[in-house]
Amino acid sequence: MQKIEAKTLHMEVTSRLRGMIRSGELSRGQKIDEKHLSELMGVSRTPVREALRVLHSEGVVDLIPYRGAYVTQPSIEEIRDLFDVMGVLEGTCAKLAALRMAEEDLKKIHTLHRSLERHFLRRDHEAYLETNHYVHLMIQELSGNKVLNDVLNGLRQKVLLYRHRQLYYKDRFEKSMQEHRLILEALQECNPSLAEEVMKKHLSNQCEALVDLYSPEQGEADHQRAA
Amino acid sequence: MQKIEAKTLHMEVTSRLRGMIRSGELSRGQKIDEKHLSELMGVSRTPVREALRVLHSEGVVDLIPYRGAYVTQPSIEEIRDLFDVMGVLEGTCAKLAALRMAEEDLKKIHTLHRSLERHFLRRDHEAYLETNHYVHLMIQELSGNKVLNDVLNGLRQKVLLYRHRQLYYKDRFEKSMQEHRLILEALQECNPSLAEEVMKKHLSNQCEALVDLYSPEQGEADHQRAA
DNA sequence: ATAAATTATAATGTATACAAAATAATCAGA
DNA sequence: TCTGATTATTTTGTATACATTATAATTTAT
Repeated sequence: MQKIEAKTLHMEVTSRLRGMIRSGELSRGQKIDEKHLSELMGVSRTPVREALRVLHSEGVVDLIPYRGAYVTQPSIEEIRDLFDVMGVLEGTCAKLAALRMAEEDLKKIHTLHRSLERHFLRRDHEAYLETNHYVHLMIQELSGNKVLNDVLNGLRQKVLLYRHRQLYYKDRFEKSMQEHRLILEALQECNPSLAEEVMKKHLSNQCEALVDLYSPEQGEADHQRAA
Repeated sequence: MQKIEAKTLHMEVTSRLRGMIRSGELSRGQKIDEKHLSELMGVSRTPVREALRVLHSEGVVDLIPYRGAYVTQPSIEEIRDLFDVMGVLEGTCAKLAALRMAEEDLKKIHTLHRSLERHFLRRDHEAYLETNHYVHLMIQELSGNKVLNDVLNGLRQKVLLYRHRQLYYKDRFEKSMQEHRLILEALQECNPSLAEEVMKKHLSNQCEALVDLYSPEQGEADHQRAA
């Protein structure tokens, strides 16, 4: 899945750092020590620093001059903002996809959707989330807009930091599955405005679940002063 | 305007590089020589390289491992894609602004708009473009969504590379002014869907003008192979 | 003379060394 | 003991040195 082939060291480091943040090995708000990390990965500080710059511009890492790098810890408001934007953009993707989709594209979506239903039946959260990811990526690609793709992938980096336990929250798993059925329907019917609407709703529901989960565990680390 | 206070050298270099690209001192597709640039700016290669990484993740610079950095030269399709996304997002900004705007916000918009009309009357392209920029920034801010702001600012970096002669094209100057009048009206009426619509149209018209201007001067440099 | 291959040069990527700033630790005074 | 200031240490930022890759220049063979 995240097998971005690394041509240079700093790309490799970037990739591994993403993994560490996503897995929780580096938790939100935590300081990232350059020396420690470079020793851990067996490289010098140079590629580590370059990787941190990359993650910074993706919004995954905060950089404060002469004070270090910290894993971004968005506020609830920022998460809401993030999902609002993603809702608009993924909604646009769905709309465009419904407009442009060919027969064979629909087939592929169908295949992925069946896989999603299978994982849902088995209550396999991990597999469901991965396939869910693929579905969204495919709809993105079907939009045929490269910039849209890039922007969304960037924003998703941040969302993925909080992926963990969404589906365990209340009946989010069932709801998510149901929403995906609606998305598939809209695409099948080639109904752009409906596709946009249900996709947007899917994102906002996901956001609410995440926010509810996120709220309790706020006061962990609070080191970030004026940027 | 672009007075981003530079706390570290690489931020200063980033800022200056942006200026060089925007002014045309570094043209589209041109290779950026690290050594040359570092000597020009009187710094070592380190901050230059960091700046290039930052601009890369903004999409302003292409980086090819072991081959160097090049000023991005988007294809017509990419420009179209870019404006489509910006249209969606700036449209959303306008919609949200129309919803949330207070009396004093409207006053500020009015002030800017009057300034815009003044520059238009005098046919002062530079001043018009600058004020135009401020108007869009203000509407963005009024959306109240920080992520939306950040994403748009990032995308605009790329657009600004091509700002130059838009207004000289056909009757683009008149059209632009007229579109801004419509935007102002929609905001005054607190009509979110109309505001979204006219803003979107404003962006797509701008895109067409830019694309028409861009087309002739394609075959300048074509060095970029598979990334 | 042209084309392929080899060598030489220059550029990028990485590691190390040094400088500047922030954090930690020590010490003096109350 | 606690507070404040000063010093020491650690960490980040920058510069330089070295390694690796790509580009060029040269050589050699046809």
